[in-house]
Amino acid sequence: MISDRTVERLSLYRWLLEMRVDPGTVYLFSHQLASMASVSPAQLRRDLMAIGYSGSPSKGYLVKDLAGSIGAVLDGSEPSRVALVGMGNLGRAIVSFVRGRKSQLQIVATFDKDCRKTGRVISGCRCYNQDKIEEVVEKEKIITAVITVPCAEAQKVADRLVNAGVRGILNYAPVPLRVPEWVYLENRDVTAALEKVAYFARQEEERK
Amino acid sequence: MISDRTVERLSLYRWLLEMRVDPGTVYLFSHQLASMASVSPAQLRRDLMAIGYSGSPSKGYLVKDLAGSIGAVLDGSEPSRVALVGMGNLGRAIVSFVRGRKSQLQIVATFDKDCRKTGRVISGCRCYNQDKIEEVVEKEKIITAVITVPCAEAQKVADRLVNAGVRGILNYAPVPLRVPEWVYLENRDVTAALEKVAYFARQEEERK
DNA sequence: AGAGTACTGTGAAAAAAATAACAATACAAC
DNA sequence: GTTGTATTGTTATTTTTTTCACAGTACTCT
Ligand SMILES: NC(=O)c1ccc[n+]([C@@H]2O[C@H](COP(=O)([O-])OP(=O)(O)OC[C@H]3O[C@@H](n4cnc5c(N)ncnc54)[C@H](O)[C@@H]3O)[C@@H](O)[C@H]2O)c1
Ligand SMILES: NC(=O)c1ccc[n+]([C@@H]2O[C@H](COP(=O)([O-])OP(=O)(O)OC[C@H]3O[C@@H](n4cnc5c(N)ncnc54)[C@H](O)[C@@H]3O)[C@@H](O)[C@H]2O)c1
Repeated sequence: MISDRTVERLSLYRWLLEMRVDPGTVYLFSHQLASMASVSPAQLRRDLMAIGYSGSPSKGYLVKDLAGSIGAVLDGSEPSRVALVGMGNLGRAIVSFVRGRKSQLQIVATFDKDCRKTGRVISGCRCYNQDKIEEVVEKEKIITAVITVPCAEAQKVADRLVNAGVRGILNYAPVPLRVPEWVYLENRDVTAALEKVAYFARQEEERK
Repeated sequence: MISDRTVERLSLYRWLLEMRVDPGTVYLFSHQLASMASVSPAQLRRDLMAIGYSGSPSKGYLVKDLAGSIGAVLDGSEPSRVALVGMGNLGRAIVSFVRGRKSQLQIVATFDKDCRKTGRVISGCRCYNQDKIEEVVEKEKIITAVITVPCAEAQKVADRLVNAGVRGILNYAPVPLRVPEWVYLENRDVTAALEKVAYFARQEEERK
């Protein structure tokens, strides 16, 4: 089993390989890619070890090949099908962002409870009424979801998603959700992140 | 020096204490707060040790007092003044969210390069033209910033912010920024987060 | 072809983080 | 008062993550 941290870095490596490496560059050394990703060369090599990828001691890593190998691990056999619940400001921003990005991820369904949003296609994606969550998630075999509803609704939505078969949730509501241990949960609380950054900024300022 | 992880959890504890604890509750045991935060009681106690807070062995922690003590560490003496650059979909969502939230954080200035946005007050916050970054950041003594501009602009914006005196950056552009080691940087790449969640969701699905 | 070079892959070591364990303590019940 | 109980603060242990270090290797240069 590959660790949390490693998976996140692998995703970054792939993006760098696909988007930030000059197309003419065929090979890359660990220290070059590591430097782009702001990690140590040893860290990079160990991460690649986790996916069983080997480069050449004299040439380094074959750019396209490595990107492909990371993809094989991260994406599995077919593209991941994702649902997003809560088409407010944040939800719409995420949907349009993910769609515009070269990626194996597909947001195949979105949900809202506001009738002005449902039934329409927003940011290129069908928006269903939230009472269709179970039906659509099951039919579309969705196992990954993003939650961008207000705080008060988040737990209810999470419960329904889990019940419908979702196994991974990316939660943007600033409330720590409760899910069964067999559901992978990632919380992205802006407040906590900002407070953390503000705290360390102050530390740096004082240390001057 | 308090660790990264601990600071983030402290922020969560405070929020729970202020928003999720019944106002009538005066004392709380470590296992109760730990359970709300989905961490182990030992973890919670260790985190509180980091800020030198002590409870009573028989009564637990004094809710208001603990929240205040965490605040004293996280917020310092006065509220943190924050700038946000890039008033697009995401930027506006974050500004309105942070303003609506009880918090010591103040977004005191926003910037954009689009003239339709600058000069106006958006989501309750003055939006300046981006060429005013240095001037405003210095004058307002801002040391914390959020970046929500497109990928291609992020590094340029970061450089200017750092130059103007910023010491902590929360970056939402999906590109790993380069900053001096004395600037605290937190990257919040949606793609990496989603790919990670999708990966572990698949693992759980297969493990069934 | 042989020496030299600069890299990789990985075991070993170190550092960091989380968990467990437990003595010390404050209260409750009797 | 004494006994019992449940919790804290903190030390010790375990686990996880990162870094170090170096043998092994494929290439270059002479
Ligand atoms: N804007 C940010 O960057 C940001 C940051 C952190 C957290 N958040 C959180 O993300 C969430 C959304 O933020 P926003 O700014 O987009 O708010 P928003 O009010 O614009 O959007 C919320 C959307 O969810 C829909 N909704 C409400 N209940 C629902 C339900 N039960 N099922 C389906 N849809 C439902 C609403 O109709 C609305 O469209 C909030 O919890 C907010 O705290 C936002
Ligand atoms: N929407 C999301 O949740 C999400 C997720 C991940 C990443 N992002 C990233 O966040 C960024 C913003 O996303 P968005 O959806 O809000 O895009 P957007 O295009 O709506 O907003 C970008 C804003 O930045 C402004 N801008 C551009 N260059 C600037 C400069 N040099 N100085 C100041 N302002 C400038 C633009 O005028 C625009 O208002 C992008 O990098 C995107 O990839 C967004």
